[in-house]
Amino acid sequence: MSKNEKVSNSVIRRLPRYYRFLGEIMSEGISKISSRELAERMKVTASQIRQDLNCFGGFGQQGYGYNVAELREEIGAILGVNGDHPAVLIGAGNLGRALAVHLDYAKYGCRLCGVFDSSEQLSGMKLGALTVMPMSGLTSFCEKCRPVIAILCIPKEAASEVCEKLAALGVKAFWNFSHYDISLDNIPDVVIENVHLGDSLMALCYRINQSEKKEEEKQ
Amino acid sequence: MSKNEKVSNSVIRRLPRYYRFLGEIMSEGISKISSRELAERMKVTASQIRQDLNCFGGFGQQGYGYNVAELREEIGAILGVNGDHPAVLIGAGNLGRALAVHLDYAKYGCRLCGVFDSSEQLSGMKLGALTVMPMSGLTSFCEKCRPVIAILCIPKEAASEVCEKLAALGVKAFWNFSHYDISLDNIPDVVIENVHLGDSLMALCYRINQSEKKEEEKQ
DNA sequence: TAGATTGTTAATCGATTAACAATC
DNA sequence: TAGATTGTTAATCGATTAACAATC
Repeated sequence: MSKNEKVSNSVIRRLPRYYRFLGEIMSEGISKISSRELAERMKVTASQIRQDLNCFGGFGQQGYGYNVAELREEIGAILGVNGDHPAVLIGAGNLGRALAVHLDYAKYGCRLCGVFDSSEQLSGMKLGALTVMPMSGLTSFCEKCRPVIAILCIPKEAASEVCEKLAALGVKAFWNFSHYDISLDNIPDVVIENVHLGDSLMALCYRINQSEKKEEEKQ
Repeated sequence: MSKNEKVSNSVIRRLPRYYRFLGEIMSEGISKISSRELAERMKVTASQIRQDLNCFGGFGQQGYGYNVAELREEIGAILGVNGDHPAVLIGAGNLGRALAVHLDYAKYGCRLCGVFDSSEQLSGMKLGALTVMPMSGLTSFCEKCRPVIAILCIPKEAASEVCEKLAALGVKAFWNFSHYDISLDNIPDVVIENVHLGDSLMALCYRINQSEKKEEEKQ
């Protein structure tokens, strides 16, 4: 199914979007789509779609197009949405609590199985089916549940230390919401996804300013 | 200060990261840095840093490097962190409430001045200094406060409609957390930043799977 | 079969990196 | 002045788009 060459990051970043759009299209009752039609919806080029898909195999049929459900399934398999990666969330502040209850982890091939916070006050708080635990229990929890993913919703001051500890406990992936770029070059094969909401908002503001400038120039 | 050519998206996306790192470096009491030193910390090339900065002007001094505080200030000005864009948040679910209280909007040149939710039950709920308002009050609120930014934390089914309405009420920018790619091609000069947490998690899972595959091959 | 659309190769475009002259 | 490091041009690399032969 998959070819040998390394798939570029740009392609990987687009896969979830394909997956989402195909879900939408499927739910509209459409069973077949051409790269041209899909491209139009997604506002990309048909060439790009065909190139991207062919990193993983030929999922289409010449003269026909792509079977929507089948293609979605294939992309889902590539992304691993049918997986069951145990995840632990560290930091039950506002954002942490929201991420604990707001996201349907199963949909993305994950399972949230523990929430921790350094504040004693939050210990015992219910978050859906889970209960916030004190950091003192983290080691034994990791030994028992073997989380692959850690979701970090902690202040940037704590990020580096918590991260090192979790990596030592066998965590292989970090979904990092702390305002800090974690990087563990000393530990191999750890994958890190830094989500910087502040960066995202600043980039939006930059574009607002540019757009406003353009408006002014017009007048 | 700024040159004429359009700055590429790649560069813009990197600016907030420079801004963050320079903040860190400044708080360490370091007043001067060379592109080489900064590059080392940020794990990018010195060339890239110099290229990026020179999209906006020459902020360094040959033979010396960059003044940390000054460069940070300059990048902040480019990003518009000293601005005061009024923002409205729609959808006071878990994620919406977290974004309302968790983020320091002033730090990014914004000011959150209203929170709305379609559920009557949430109306009146206190979120820091703000109170959740019912959607019926949105129009008059927008006419009074003229929000430039809308933060969307609503289900994907509602996204398109709410978005159209807000655009008609003069909103110029959307920070979109709904699981839906909004696009308003009929309305010009609207800027959109889609934040797809699910996409981010899926991309992370893809990389976990690849890393696991590699591990297995080793054995 | 004829028409459509893929999979894939080739051409183009843009972004990154390297090199170096300018200059502090 | 000599050394360091920028700003900027040139070279390289990678990603996107276009084109088309393969084929359903």
